[in-house]
Amino acid sequence: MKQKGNTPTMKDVAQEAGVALGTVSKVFNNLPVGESYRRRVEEAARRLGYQVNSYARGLKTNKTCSVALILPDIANPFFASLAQHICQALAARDYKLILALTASDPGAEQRCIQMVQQNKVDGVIGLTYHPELEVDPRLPYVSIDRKFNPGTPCVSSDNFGGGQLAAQKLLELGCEHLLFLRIGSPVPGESDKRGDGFESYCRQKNVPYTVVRKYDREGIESFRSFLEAHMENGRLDFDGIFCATDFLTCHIAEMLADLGLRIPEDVQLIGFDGIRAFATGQLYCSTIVQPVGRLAETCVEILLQEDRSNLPSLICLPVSYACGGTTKE
Amino acid sequence: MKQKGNTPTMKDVAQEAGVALGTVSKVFNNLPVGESYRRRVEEAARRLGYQVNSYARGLKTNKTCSVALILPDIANPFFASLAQHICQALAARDYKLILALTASDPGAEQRCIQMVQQNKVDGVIGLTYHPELEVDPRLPYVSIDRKFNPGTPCVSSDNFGGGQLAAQKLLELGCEHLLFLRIGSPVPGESDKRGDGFESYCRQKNVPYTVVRKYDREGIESFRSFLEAHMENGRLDFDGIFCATDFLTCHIAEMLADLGLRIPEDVQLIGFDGIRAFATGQLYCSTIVQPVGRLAETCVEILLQEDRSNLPSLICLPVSYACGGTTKE
DNA sequence: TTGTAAGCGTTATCAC
DNA sequence: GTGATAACGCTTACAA
Repeated sequence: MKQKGNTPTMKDVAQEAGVALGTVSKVFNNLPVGESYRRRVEEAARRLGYQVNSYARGLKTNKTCSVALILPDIANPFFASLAQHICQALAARDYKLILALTASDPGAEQRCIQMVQQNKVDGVIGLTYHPELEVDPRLPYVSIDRKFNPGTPCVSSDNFGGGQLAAQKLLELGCEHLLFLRIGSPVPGESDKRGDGFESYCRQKNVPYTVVRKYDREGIESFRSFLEAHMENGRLDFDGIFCATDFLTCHIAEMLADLGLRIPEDVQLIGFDGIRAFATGQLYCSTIVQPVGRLAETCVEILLQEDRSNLPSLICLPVSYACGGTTKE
Repeated sequence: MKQKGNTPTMKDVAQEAGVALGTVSKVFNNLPVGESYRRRVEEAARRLGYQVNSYARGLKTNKTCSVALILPDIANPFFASLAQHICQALAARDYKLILALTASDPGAEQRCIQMVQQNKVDGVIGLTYHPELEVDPRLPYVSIDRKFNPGTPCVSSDNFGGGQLAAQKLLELGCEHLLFLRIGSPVPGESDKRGDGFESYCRQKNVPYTVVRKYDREGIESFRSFLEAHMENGRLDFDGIFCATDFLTCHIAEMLADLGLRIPEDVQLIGFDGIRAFATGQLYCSTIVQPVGRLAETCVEILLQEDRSNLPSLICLPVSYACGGTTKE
């Protein structure tokens, strides 16, 4: 649009083709038009290199065929994968993706919201942490992993079920002293239910368990002292650990190795997410796998649903267990 | 924009504030306006929840403050990192990012170009493989890793220098029988120079070397038979291998391990890119590191440069060597 | 300084 | 079917 020369407009095409402006518009909107006219218009457009101006169109139609995706970052392979799938799901529907990264900063998140509102996107998919994000209620919004209010649908994995599954697997694999570890944002979100599910299963089975929840600002290294405090005669008080993310699992595994423990012989670990190493395609650890593709597809589908009068307030997608070497199977 | 209720417009704000339309516009463009008026307008806007309509503004000003990024995918951490940095560089300049993924498919690439042209972005950053992509010459374009023509600037790492550096390092580390491996697109690109630099250095130093170049469709596994054919008495004919990407390096390393070779004791490997594992932040292999941040910053800077009359046709950014365990140092 | 009015490129509503 | 014409929401001379 910042082009020196004058970009050809519909008017130019009309003139070139020797037809009226309205006719050109109809051609580009696939409305009924005489075949000979259509051909003439199309040729004229080709000659001039004409492209519809979606800004003018959007102004008129109140539809931009664009969706914004608000994500903390894209270096995290789970987010990257999510973005990739969402981008594809949108492309399949002829929608474009505006990507906004926030680094989980509430200020940046609010600025993103404002940006997308000015940009008149048709909808927003957001994975945010700002506790009281102000978003125009008229703007279709789908939240990932966090419930705002019943009005805005939230899509997430079955975190609770995943937590249960992790506990179940650890027990099946012979663990007797279970531990749950979590570090994350102080803002409540759906993923908190991973621990809840874990606890619920343990209680139901009458199995003792320990839970440690930390906040990001405490730093992942702060788990080290906890683990050290629970070593006795070269053995750890726990033989099965469920970590709330694969990322955490990797770091815990490293700490355990530093303490001279073998994985999975001495301690078994289960993570959450199902991230795979790029080069090899392998899991970093045994884990509860989130269905990224379905998450993405679901977000897009709900967001672009015509009838927005009766939307679900929470959608939980099923997770699955996969062995990635940090458990005995 | 697809909102049920009527979004407030400047006219509404003007009415609410009891001023003229033009005054409201001036307020939102930071043009001189009486302080009392400004305040009244701002308050009215807040009350109504008014947001500038960037589509209407763009239509008028021929500027959309948006840039499109065309990438094969974002699952590759190198591309993800690039996208992340570009997104940040744009955000810092108050530009929005439209992300388009192509899976390296020429058809998809051409469709993306058309999409962004219709969307009147202010510029495009593209990493594409379509040999003869048709892009409006009036549209500011920066190509990554591939030269189109002198008119469209290309930003890339110093691939040639990186190839030289790899050869130099391998020799310094005591290798005597050098091998270069590459698999990629048949479309020529800047990254082809990695092998050129490698060869150049070897010739200059009068060191014998072997080169194997394959195309993606042959599959990475096709290197296995080559390696097997070069085994003799449990030893490989080569003791130093430069692979054109970290990805390839990982796979080659696995094949070598399968052949019973120790890395780096028996064979030393150097890759290219500098990808880091997400969980641990560690390199997958010894490698020539691309300066992703600078690549991104440079692309954005050149793209948004006001004076486009005298643009460089190729910019090479310096790379560096980093040990990641597949070399002796 | 503030208000008025033309026009950006498109779509949509009409008469023809 | 086709062709003039009025919006869409905003910026920007220009007039007051």
